Amino acid sequence: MLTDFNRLKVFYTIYRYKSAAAAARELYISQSAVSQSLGKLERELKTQLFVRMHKKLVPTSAAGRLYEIVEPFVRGLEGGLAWLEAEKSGPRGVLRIGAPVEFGSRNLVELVAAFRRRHPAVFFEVSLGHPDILLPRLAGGELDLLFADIFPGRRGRNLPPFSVSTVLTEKLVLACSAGYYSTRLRGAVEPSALAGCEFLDYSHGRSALDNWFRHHYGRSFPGLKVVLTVESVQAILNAIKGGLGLGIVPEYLVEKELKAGPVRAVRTGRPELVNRISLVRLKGKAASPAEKEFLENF
Amino acid sequence: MLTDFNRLKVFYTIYRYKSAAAAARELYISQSAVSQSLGKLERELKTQLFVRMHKKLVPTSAAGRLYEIVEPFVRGLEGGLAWLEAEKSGPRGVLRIGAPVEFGSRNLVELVAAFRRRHPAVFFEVSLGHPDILLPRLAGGELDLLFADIFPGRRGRNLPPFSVSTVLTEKLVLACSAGYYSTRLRGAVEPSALAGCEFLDYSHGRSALDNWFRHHYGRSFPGLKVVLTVESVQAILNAIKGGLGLGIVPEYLVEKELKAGPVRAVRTGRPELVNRISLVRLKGKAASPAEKEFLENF
DNA sequence: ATCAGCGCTTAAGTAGCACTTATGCTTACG
DNA sequence: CGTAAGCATAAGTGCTACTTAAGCGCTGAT
Repeated sequence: MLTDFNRLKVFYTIYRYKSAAAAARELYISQSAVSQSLGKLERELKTQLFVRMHKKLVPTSAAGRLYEIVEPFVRGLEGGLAWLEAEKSGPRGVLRIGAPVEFGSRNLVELVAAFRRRHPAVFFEVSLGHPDILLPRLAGGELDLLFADIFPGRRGRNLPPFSVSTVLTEKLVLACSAGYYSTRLRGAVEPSALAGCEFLDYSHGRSALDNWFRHHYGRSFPGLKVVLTVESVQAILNAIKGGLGLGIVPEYLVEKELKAGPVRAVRTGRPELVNRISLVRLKGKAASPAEKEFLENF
Repeated sequence: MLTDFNRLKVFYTIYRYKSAAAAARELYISQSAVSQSLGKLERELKTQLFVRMHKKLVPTSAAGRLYEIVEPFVRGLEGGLAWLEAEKSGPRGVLRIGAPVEFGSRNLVELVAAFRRRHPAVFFEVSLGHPDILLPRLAGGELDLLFADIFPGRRGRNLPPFSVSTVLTEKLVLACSAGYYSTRLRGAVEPSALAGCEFLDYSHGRSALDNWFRHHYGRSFPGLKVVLTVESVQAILNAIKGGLGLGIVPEYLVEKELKAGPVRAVRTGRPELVNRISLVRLKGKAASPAEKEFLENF
């Protein structure tokens, strides 16, 4: 690669003016410095870039070729710097956000819509997926913000580079259809009765079912009959309504059905298991105005 | 504009490796220098470019944007330098040549065809036109070579930045159709007889007719009846054959017609006026291998 | 739990090189 | 023919980018 990029800046200016003296004035350096810089560049490239004529430097074809490389760069650079400047002046630019599929599809798009109504100059790139996939992308700088359903300090202090704050909690209930509830459970919610039932679970990562049992009964129940695993709350919900078995869903999603009757939840008397949606950020990363504005609306 | 382009080179390397230490090894400087350079760039832009994490520098979105500007530049630069290198290794690249319309259409294309048969890697950009138009373009660096029908040293030593060498001479004759010759001239070639005739001349620049008269009779004949001016030898030739009057054409173009009879030339006994096609180059401009090769074939 | 290892930062000193000043040359212009 | 403007070169200097060195934080191995 070229040893000194600054010579290209001098070259660029000379080319624009076809004159070393004019370039010197533009760059606030002496004419001699410009001349020396050009000479060094030519020696370095072993290529003549300008023909010295009286009061004028006439570019060779090589200079023309080089200019066609440098020129768009300088223009792009100036545009980019102006953009950076603008981004600091107020909420604009792109916000790259990661979120779990369900949260992203339901809550996040509403937040985005509301936010964009107030700040139309802010654009969003939302990536939906499992935290196990999205967290490395946050760590790699591909995301600015990440919503994830990890407990704050879930794995102790093993994620010191991240700053985590809870933004939303939702109750998780073990639910089934009314028909399933009356024919298979008949009101019996002891572990022994539940253990014989059909279950629906999520495919990725730690089992939601397992969490539920350990929360309510203090221990795992291995060997449950999991008749369906699918990484979609909506799918689990439909399966529940279809009477396939028992599955974990956020309570607010089945509030109406619980009241009206078609869906029943298993109640143990203990407080419900809660899922915390946390907002994760790279610790040490300065927040842009757009980011700040977005964060303050929580 | 940015004060120091070299910092961008360092930034580029850091971004590629997501590491200052790796960049330092790549650039053959100390890791501390890399860190300082990055720090200065960030302070200069007043924008955080990397989040410092353990053994890793994680780029911010601003860094990503900057990289997208710098990366194509570096790639383009490397490609361009390789191209420059290749051009010096042998005949390849583009040759930008200017020529008068007639010479360019007839002789030059043949030369180009023959040359390209031996050096297919050489491309040509031929500009046809009057020297008054093409000479400034040569002086401005837009042309590498210029064929022009100026006499070497035509305006004294008033064009020192150009190197001129004659490559071709052609006799210019004052000709007309056989019919015109017999009815209007009847063999009388004294100036007085000629002065009453109809003439055809070229539109641009110095009159070819005037040159002819001054060459053969030592003085100008103002007030000639010029019934047609057109900047095309072919057009003048057709006008001559059509009996419109007397016009100047290169002798070799009408050789057959002169022998066979349909066209007659006015002979004064003096040697014919000659037109020199010269090859003009910018003095002080180094010739590329392609250019050298082209020039040596004369 | 402790320590060795690696990477980034900061501070201070140095050395290299880019820049300035000065001079001479060339050409255009009045 | 003299003046003015532009470029090249030489020599000296000052800036600054770089090196060296020390310190800190984090990780992974013992």
